Amino acid sequence: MKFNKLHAWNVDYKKAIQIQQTLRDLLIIKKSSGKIDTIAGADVSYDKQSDYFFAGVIVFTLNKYLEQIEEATAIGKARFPYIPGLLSFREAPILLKAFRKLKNEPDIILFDGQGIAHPRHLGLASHMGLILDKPTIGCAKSRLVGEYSPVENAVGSYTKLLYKNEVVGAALRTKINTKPVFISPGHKTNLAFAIRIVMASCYRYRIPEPIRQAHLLVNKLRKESHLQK
DNA sequence: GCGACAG
DNA sequence: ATCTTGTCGC
Repeated sequence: MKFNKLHAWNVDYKKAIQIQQTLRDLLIIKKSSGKIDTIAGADVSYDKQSDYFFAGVIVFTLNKYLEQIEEATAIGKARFPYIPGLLSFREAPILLKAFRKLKNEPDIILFDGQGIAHPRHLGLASHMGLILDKPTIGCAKSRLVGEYSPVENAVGSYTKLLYKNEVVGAALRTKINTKPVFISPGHKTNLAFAIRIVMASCYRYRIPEPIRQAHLLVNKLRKESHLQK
């Protein structure tokens, strides 16, 4: 699929933050009217030795069950360090390399990270949503910013994630007796719809299936390509 | 200055 | 994120 080059990636810490502050005004946190027939999950795996990392995207139909219709991967080198709040400057380039190979454009995409639950409202999911111009959802395994109350131990229960007097996401229980996941709208969706989509793509695991499958895919890719070097 | 801090 | 086997619990 094609996408917009909104800015350069070879930037420093200060410029990266400037870019985030500019892009946040372009976000649309409303449910888009388009139909949601397909959903995608994306993830990145790292090689501890080298600076190589591996990205993957998998597209599924969104019905009673998920049916995989396409997958794409990419391998590259990390060119930006991991800095909390600047994750997209590290992972977006390699993720885009994988998205670029996709023939089927998913109607909504799940990312392993935050959406607007971010210091400048521009987590990985929001940043990717703007570039791809698609509805996106952030689904993180831990919190970056915001406060929340304990979540009832029942599937589907959630409490709001508040940051600077604003609801930026939710701590959502996708599985009993496991820690909640942190959901936040990325782009072209609101929190309520984001939660609905995540619950609809979650089965017997804590992590929604599209992301879980993408995670398995990139880990397999890393281990296989590691044997050849 | 101290503590927090997606992957 | 990554390094890693068994093991406790639903």
